[in-house]
Formats: sequence, C-alpha cells, structure tokens
Amino acid sequence: MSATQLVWLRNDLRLADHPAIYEAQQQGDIALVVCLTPGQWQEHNESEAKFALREQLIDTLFLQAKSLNISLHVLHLKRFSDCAKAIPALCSEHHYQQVWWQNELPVHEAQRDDKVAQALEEGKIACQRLAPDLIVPTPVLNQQNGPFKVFTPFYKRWLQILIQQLSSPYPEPKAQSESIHSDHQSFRSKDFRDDLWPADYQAIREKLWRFCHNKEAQYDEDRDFPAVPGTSLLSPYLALGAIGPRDCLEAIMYVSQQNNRDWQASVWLKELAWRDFYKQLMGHFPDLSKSLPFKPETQQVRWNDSEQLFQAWCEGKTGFPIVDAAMRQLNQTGWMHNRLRMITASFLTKLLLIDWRKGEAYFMSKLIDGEFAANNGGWQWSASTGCDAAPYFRVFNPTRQSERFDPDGEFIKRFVPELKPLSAKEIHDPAPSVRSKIGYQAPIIDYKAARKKAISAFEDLK
DNA sequence: AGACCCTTGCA
DNA sequence: GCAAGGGTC
Repeated sequence: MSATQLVWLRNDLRLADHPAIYEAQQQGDIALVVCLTPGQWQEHNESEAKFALREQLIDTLFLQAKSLNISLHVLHLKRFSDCAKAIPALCSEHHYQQVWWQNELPVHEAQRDDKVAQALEEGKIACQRLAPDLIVPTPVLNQQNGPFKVFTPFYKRWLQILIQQLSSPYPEPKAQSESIHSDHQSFRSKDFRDDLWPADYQAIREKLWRFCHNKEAQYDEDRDFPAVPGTSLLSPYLALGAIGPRDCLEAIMYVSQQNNRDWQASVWLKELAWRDFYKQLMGHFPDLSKSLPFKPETQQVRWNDSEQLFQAWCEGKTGFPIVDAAMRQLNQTGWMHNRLRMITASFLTKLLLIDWRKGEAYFMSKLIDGEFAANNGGWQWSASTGCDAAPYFRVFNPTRQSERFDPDGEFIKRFVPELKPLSAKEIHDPAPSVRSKIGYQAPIIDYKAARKKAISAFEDLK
C-alpha cells in the first residue's frame, strides 16, 4: 500500500512524540514533507547556525525515516507564500489524500497555514490541523475565558490542565512495508560544530535524559551561574522541535519519581511553561508578531538611536566585563546563557536606552536556538514593554549581577581573555588605571546616570 | 526574574 | 561600621 497521508514537519523535526505523525499513521501509510524557506527565515533574522542545525537534523531525520520505509520530501522554496502551491502540487504528484500538521501561532506562520489549507481545500485534498506543539496544547484560559496576562496564574492553571490531560509521549511511527523513493540530497554541511550540537537523534535523547538524571534536581540552584553547566542546553532542539515537549515532561516525571521528588515542583518544568506561555500569547495577541510592544504606551519611549553604542554592545566592547563576555559568547558560539541574556538585554534597553527590537533582531541573527515567541517575550520582559514584564524601574546593575552570578570571574575570563590576570575582587569593574594597563575598554556609559535616565524615560510616559 | 536608600538595632 | 528590613523607583 503506498502512502496516502502526508505529514508536514515545520519546527517539529522529529518522529517520536509527534501527534500528527502518530494520528496520520492510524489512517494509512505516511510520508513526510519539510519546506525550506530560507528567504522567509532571513526576513525573520534567523541565524546561519540555526539554519545549519536544521539541515543536519533533516539529514538524520531522513535516514531515520528511511529505515522505517517512510519517505521524506524536502521542498526547496523561498518564502512561506510558496508553500500554498508546493504542498498541493506534491500531493497530486504522489496522490496523497490528506495533509497533517501542528499549527503554529505567530502571524506569518498562521497566515501561511491558512493559505495552504485553503489551497488544499480547492484541490479537494483533506487537511488536518492539530494543536500547537506545546506541553499543554489546548489554550490555557482564565475564568473569563481570556488569555492570562500574568505568568503565575497562567502557570497554576497550566499545571491543573496538565495533570488532567497527562499522557505519554506518542510512540515512534511503525515501519511501513512499501519501499520508498528518496529524493533528498544530504546537506552534509562543511563546518557544522557537531561536537557542540549533535544532530543525531540518539545523542539528542541522551542529552535530555542525562540532563534530567544529573542536573535537573540542581537546576534551580545552578541555572543562574554562567560558568556552571547547570542549564539543559536543549533550547536549539526545542526551537526546531527535535525533541518533543512531552518527551521532556516524561523525563522529568520519570527521574523525579526515581528520586522521590515531586515532579510538579520542577523548576525546569516551570521554564518549559514559560515557553508555552509566550507561544500561546503569540496566538492571542497578533500585535506581538508585528514588532509592537504588549504595553501600547511604551510605543512612546524615546529610544537612543546611537549606532556607536549599539555596535559596542553587539561586539562586546561596552567596558562592562560581564556584558562583554556574554556578547562574545553569543558571537563566538551562537548561544548565550539565560542569566546573561537578561543582563545584556537589560543593559541594552535600560542603560543604553536602545530600542528592544534592535536587540531582539540581533539575538535572532546570532542564536542557534532563536525562537520567535521566547525571544520576543524575553526582550519585552527585559524592556518592560511586555506582558508580565519587569517593572520599568527594575534596572539590572551589571556589576552587581556579575558579582553575584560570576563571583570569581571564571566565566568572564573565558570570553574576555584580556581580563585573565585580574583578581575576583577587581574583575567585575576594573579601576581606570588597571584598564589602561591591560588595554580594556573604559565603560561606555556612567551606570548611575544611565539608570536615572532610563527610569525617567519611562516615567515621562505617565 | 532588582537595586537603592534610608531606617533600626546592634557592636 | 554593619546586617537586616521596608519603602520607593
């Protein structure tokens, strides 16, 4: 029997824990399709690192699918709008009767999906659009049936729903009998850092389980220290969907039970809830997809246009060691520790008073794990323009943050080698004489004055 | 998911 | 001097 069901994979590049793949296979043999839309991703400022990881994941996915006699089509398109022709065309060529996918919530993605659904309908091809790829895929709503605008109550309700709906991850698809045609040419990217971010599915699963076994219990204690490998390092895989949300949940629950801990108290799970929160917000508030702030009044903030200050931030030459180390980590590795994302974002939006959208775009252009909803949510949180954001007067003191979260300057020294000779005492804010001796940038702003200016820029809005 | 400043209470 | 606690930005 040849395949009749087509599953369209987007940012859910995996076979296991995949509801569309599982459901589709109940109705017949399946084939898979991925649409490459590099022009669109470029418009979304997505990084080359993420693009390269996606290619690697598609390569290994292809092999994995092949071993189950499942075809994977890779369509080389430019923009989202090309999908509305390409998908129905693929269906008629191979006589697929029904197309499946998991919805995506940001505006461009939702429009793309609507257009494809419409085109399929016109071509008399059935289409099954499933809920988004979240731990709790159903909308989490308050008592007025509206979206939550504050995380904590969202989280409480989210947990309740999660407990009601608890289910195991969807199993991998079964092997099919028909032999398949394979029209995919391996990308085999030349300089992909496979050691940092393996694209092999076995290795990725191991990363998840090893984290849950060894680190998850200490996550709350360790996650704020950039010199400590205390975070999961799974974000690139979550962003592209190489691991599924229920896979994460299952690992948390299993390991918690082994260690006699309450899985509901997992702090890492709470972070995953933030992911659901920001993604669901995208669906409720289309403005978020249009470079608009959640708090409309913050449209009036008079941001600083200085290209010089912005460049200094991008390059890690602000003269604030922790900020510079963080930006250099981003530029050199395509990844930045979460605590540092908050510090650098607060620095850009508050102390430099530069538009959060410039930081948001720069992060996307460098991050291997760049994910629109989480990145936008994080930036709007830092800039105090967002939903349940930091209050406008909350300005991170980069020196204080550095002292608290990198006390020995261990992380700083890793990425700002010129500071290696300095002691733990002086590294967070070296004296002017020390700076000139070792050739390290003077601070590009005066902290106290900048803090005042930032607070009053927001107070002017009242 | 903060920081700062000014108390108070103690040495 | 100073830690700890509270109000304010």
